[in-house]
Amino acid sequence: MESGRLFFDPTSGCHGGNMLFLGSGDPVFRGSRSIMGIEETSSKRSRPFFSSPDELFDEEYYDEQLPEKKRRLTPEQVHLLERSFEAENKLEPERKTQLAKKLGLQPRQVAVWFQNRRARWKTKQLERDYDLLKSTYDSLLANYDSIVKDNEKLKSEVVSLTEKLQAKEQGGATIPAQKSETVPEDMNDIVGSLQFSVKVEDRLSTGSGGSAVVDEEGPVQLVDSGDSYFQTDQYPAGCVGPVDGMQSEEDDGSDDGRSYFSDVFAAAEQQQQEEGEALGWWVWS
DNA sequence: TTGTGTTTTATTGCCTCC
DNA sequence: GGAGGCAATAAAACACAA
Repeated sequence: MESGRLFFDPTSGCHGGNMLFLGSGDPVFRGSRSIMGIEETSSKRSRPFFSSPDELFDEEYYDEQLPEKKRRLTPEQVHLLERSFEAENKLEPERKTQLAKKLGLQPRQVAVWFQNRRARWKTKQLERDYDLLKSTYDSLLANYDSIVKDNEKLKSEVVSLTEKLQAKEQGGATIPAQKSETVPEDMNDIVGSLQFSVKVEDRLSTGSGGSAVVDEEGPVQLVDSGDSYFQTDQYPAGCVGPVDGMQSEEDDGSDDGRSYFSDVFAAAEQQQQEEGEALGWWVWS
């Protein structure tokens, strides 16, 4: 059986990969696909896996009696492969052949390198996505806590003022009618607070029409100023913003740079909003 | 030096696509 | 059905602390 991938460490008795060996030492592959395509291995049986062109004639590596050992690619080989990967992380057959020739490697080795490189890139990408999700979550949680606190504060203010109002109305006989229509001393604070609350709701709700806090026709006119309560600079850079184009030292542009979770972030944002509405955590009426 | 953890290279089996 | 991709995994090579 054609192998070219056989390596055996006499010191440990270990064979590379998951090969099964017959008594003769010939590897038998369990899969239907041979490890290295015939066209990729022909006449390469005794060659080590990793050879720079210079090493091709190094007896140390080509002694037929020596067992083949797994060897690392040279920095130059890795550099060229990295550059190629940056250009395009998928490998067409023609490019594979060209690279292999250029590097003095088996085409299969080039393919394997790309395969592993894509796996490494994906792992890094997942790590980045996790960090991004976590920072998004932390930021939203902080905002949520802040809003809950404000909500509680406003509720207690309303209770307090309602009590004051009731007390005044009960003793209203002594108060001139003209006077009763004036705004209570601390009403401006209430207005300010209510405006704040409405802004929050306008920003978060999905079209309740600025409902909620106070009847539009009530004594206090609450107008959405158009300001967003959630300033974008409240989020970490790139946190809620577009994920596209996010790159790092590992993200070499070989892919489109998109996060695997770009739509997940959008969905999470939407879900959070819906959950907020369902729970009514920003509506205190 | 040696034990241990990490990285890199390679294999296998399964899946999808044409 | 073959080719190629990917996940899981093995094992060599490497890094590094004790």
